[in-house]
Amino acid sequence: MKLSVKVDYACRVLAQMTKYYGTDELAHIEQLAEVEAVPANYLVQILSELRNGGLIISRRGKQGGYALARPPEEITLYDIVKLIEGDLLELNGTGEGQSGRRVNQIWREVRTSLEEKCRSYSLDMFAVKGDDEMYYI
Amino acid sequence: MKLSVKVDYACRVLAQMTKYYGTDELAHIEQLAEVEAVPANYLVQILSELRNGGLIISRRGKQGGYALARPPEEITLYDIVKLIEGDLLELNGTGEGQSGRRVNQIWREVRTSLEEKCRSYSLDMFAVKGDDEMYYI
DNA sequence: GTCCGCGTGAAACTCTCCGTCAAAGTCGAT
DNA sequence: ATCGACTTTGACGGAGAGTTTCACGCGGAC
Repeated sequence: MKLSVKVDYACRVLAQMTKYYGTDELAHIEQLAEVEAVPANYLVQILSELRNGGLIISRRGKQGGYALARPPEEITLYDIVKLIEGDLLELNGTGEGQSGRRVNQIWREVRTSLEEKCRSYSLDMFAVKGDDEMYYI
Repeated sequence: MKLSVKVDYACRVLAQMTKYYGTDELAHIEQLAEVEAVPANYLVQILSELRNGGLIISRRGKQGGYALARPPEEITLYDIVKLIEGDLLELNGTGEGQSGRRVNQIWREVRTSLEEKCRSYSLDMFAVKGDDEMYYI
């Protein structure tokens, strides 16, 4: 059960965009792609989803770019994963089989626990102060 | 992020096998497949992995079959998922990008929390007494 | 008008998940 | 001891999702 590269990219880019929050500057795709080592062409799709999901806003034309739609404290890891990956620990079983229902119930409990944990991380925790090349081993 | 059908099958079948623990009887594939609504030919592969992972033991030949290798209390949900799916919330990012390391760190914390939760569920909790057609809506 | 950067859709590639088939092994009966 | 039936064991394809790339249309600023 590995989490997708996509959600990893999204987290990194959003963490980067957090630094722009509060300023008038907008973040550009090329910039974000280079700093966070994300394929630019793929990043376009990701930002599109984040925009449709209401996590960020965009502006077209020359001097266009992206910015967070809300303060970093109000964007949680849960919001990101839910938007990109869909439900966490989604179970496909329709409760078939003699133990199907019980197994589903257990997984629901685990999922609830996981969701709560993810909700406890907000974007402002992603950008630790001075993380730029702090420990470059 | 949906969990695979495979791990769902594995949980259901192991829950079923729990009922055999303590008796001399061995569980047969055909039996398990029918009761838990799992494709028999696929179940073969799953039981093989469970066996190689040391969760169950098998006996070949006529009068062969499967049985739990340990008491149900000593087999946790974590053991099952770890064996079938590999690491939980495995992150592929090598910590690239400016925020890569911090994001990985956060995911590791979430993973630790999830692992702990999974370890708290053991097989004996899967087989609630009289779950056979208890509430058949 | 012209340039720059976002917006959208589709196509190719890779890889894992799901399911199926034939082969090997073991015990009971003859 | 040999045969045969039953069960596990290992190896083999197809489908689908995730990742990446490409090409072109659109909107706003100078």
